[in-house]
Amino acid sequence: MARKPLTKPRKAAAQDRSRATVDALVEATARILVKEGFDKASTNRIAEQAGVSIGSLYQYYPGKEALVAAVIDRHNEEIMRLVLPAFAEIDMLPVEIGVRRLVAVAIEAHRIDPRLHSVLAEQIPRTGRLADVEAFGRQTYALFRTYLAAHSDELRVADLDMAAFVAVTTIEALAHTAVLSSQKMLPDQTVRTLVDETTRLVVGYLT
Amino acid sequence: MARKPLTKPRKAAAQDRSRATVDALVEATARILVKEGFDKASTNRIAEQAGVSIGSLYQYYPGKEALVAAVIDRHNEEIMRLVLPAFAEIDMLPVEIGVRRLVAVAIEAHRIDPRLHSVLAEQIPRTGRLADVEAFGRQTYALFRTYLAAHSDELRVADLDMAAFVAVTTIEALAHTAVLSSQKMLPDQTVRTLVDETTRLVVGYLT
DNA sequence: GGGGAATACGAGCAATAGCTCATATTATAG
DNA sequence: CTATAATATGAGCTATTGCTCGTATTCCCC
Repeated sequence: MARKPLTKPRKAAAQDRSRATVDALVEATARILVKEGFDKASTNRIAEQAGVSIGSLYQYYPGKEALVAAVIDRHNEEIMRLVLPAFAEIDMLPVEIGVRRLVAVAIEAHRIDPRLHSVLAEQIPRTGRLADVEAFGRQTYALFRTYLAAHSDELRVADLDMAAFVAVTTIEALAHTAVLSSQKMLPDQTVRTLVDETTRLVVGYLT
Repeated sequence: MARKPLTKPRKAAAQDRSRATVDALVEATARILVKEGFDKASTNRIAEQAGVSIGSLYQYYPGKEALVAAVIDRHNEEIMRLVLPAFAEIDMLPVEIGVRRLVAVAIEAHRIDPRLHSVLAEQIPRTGRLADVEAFGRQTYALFRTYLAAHSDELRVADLDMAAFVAVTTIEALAHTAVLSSQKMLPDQTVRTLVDETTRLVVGYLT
């Protein structure tokens, strides 16, 4: 039988010293994931890179999957620190403006750490954290659906759920592909065009 | 120094017997990838599952990455057997009809073997086959761009490259997400709606 | 049917993985 | 200052991984 990979931390850090250890571990995991990929990220390697003994690693995390899950959580929080304010901000604004803002935010979010984002996207299915990440996706989806419902007078769509699915998936995919397919920083000009086009695509569909 | 993962087969099979061996290996790799994921797919396991000795495996493939690459190739060929005829077919048809057909094909392609498609999409970056798969993507992109160019009188877009990027990315993402996010078979009704909506989205943007 | 080429086999080795546990160090409360 | 809890250490065990190589089998052609 396949043992299920545990993804919860073993115990919480209580003192400052241990909190630093935990931070170092998560940080090291992220660094290795980006620079060497999931395969090379062994617990021994992570501990070494973090400057922490392997024993300490296992005091806080039951294994590699849990570390990766921690990295995912951290990254998701960073993204949400961009996304949530954006939704609050556009609340009362018309769809044309609101969508434009969300498109811009989606691109920003992908630019936080494109390499990490990419690796995490690959690794999510195997962390057992699929449920969490789906919940994360659903949250964005729900927020957007709420926004649409509040502006339904501007819309020309029959099914709000379908519309939200189409719009969210499209925005996310365009941002993701554009940012990741260009290794180097996207020039501002291209980003502006991309925002324009994506906005036109989605707004044209919605209204 | 990290050894680069070789992805080319070691030697071609000459007799029927060996061709069967190679087939069994690729098939077993696909099965294990789907059922257990990349991590559990060790060369020993693949050989065992294929009913082939580990020695034979290494006679044809230098390692696991090469097997995965072979699976990717096989899968891509299957997809192209759907996509190429579709492009030929829509050649002279108006954008509204052509896009609809392509959207339908994209969904069909994802329904060939959703689980496999999903796993492969995850594993591509680490197979060293990124270039090949990007070429594959570029081919679709190029075909679509050509189609657009031939129908530019119907279009309202400034930049054909940008338009092709936006359209192809969107269609692929919607098909991918819709098929994969629903574990079970999509009901025909939903597929029809999805095709309608995606077509409206993209055609509205293009024309 | 004899002989060389192609194919198949699998024991087994070196490297590395994940992980434990007995021990040492540091912090904190009384 | 001392006792106890919290934290940190790393040698080292077991299982697995990737892979080789000497040997056995099968095929094919003359």
